Amino acid sequence: MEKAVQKFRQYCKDNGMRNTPERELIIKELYRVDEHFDVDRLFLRIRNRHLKLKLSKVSIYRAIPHLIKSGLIREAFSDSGAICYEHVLGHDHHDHMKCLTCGEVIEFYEKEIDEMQQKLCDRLDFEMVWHVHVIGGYCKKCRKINRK
Amino acid sequence: MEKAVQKFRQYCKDNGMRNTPERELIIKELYRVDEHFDVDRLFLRIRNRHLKLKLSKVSIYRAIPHLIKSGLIREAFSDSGAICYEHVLGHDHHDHMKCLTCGEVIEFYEKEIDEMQQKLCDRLDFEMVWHVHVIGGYCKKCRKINRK
DNA sequence: TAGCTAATGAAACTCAATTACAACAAGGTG
DNA sequence: CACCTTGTTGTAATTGAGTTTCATTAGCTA
Repeated sequence: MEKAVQKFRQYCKDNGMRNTPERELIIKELYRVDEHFDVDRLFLRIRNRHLKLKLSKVSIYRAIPHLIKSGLIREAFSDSGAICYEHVLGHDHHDHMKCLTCGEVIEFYEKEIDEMQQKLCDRLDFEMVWHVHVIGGYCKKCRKINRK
Repeated sequence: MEKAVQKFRQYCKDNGMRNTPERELIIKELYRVDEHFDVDRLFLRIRNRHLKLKLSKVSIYRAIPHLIKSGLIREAFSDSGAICYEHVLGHDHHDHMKCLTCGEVIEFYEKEIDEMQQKLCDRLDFEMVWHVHVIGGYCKKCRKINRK
């Protein structure tokens, strides 16, 4: 978590930005819990834990692009209209499966898929910056329940 | 195109739905041009080609879920907030690359990636219903321009 | 062709996200 | 340390995709 704050401070310096308590609060709360989040969920979490402080949702919206550019978070998937993000720092790259019944999100990493993807890009002379790979379907548990 | 209309008529019968001129107009205009579209773009296309007719945008929004369920279209990717769809009928499955500079959308199909994806699902006992695989980056042309 | 009920268009609404703007404060400079 | 520039903040208004409501219209089937 401290690492994340450090990294963002550096990012601020490098880009002529100011390091404000609001942004540090966002990053700290962000990196305190390691799970997917959207702006609204993060906002409520901060609200509930820091009742004395006031932090507007707009500041979170404004911070997000910087958090992405500084390599702290990335878009993971979107969930009923809202964009969900996840940590990057201290996390190996992975993609997502999403159960259409229970909503569970399963992270997966297939080295070979990633390698093929890269080869494909090389072949087409396409410089990959990011990729989204989401598989929707029914998870183990829900399939079992359905079979009964 | 006629095939698409036929298929939708069957879908209506099977589901106790009515076949209306509005829905047929949507499908015909939809299948007249083979490119990605969002609701707004499709609406304008219909507006411009059929000046005498009036068709509300709401009807398109209402038709979309049925068009997906009947196997005529599917979600392809989202573009600055709006969801883009594409034909399914008469199209082999493929995924997308998107150039961050010029916005071009490149379709790709890698049999081996798809197979691995399926194997992965089998291994995890996950029943895949759909998947989204979008690669963002810089296309051949834009890379060349940038290098100059 | 009568009548049940699904589908339509207009308008109001929802909700994530963005923008405008006035007040504030970070952090470099003298 | 006080000053000043200018990036940042919160409030409130706004945008824009998508949904819902409701009165009216029109498919379909008996």
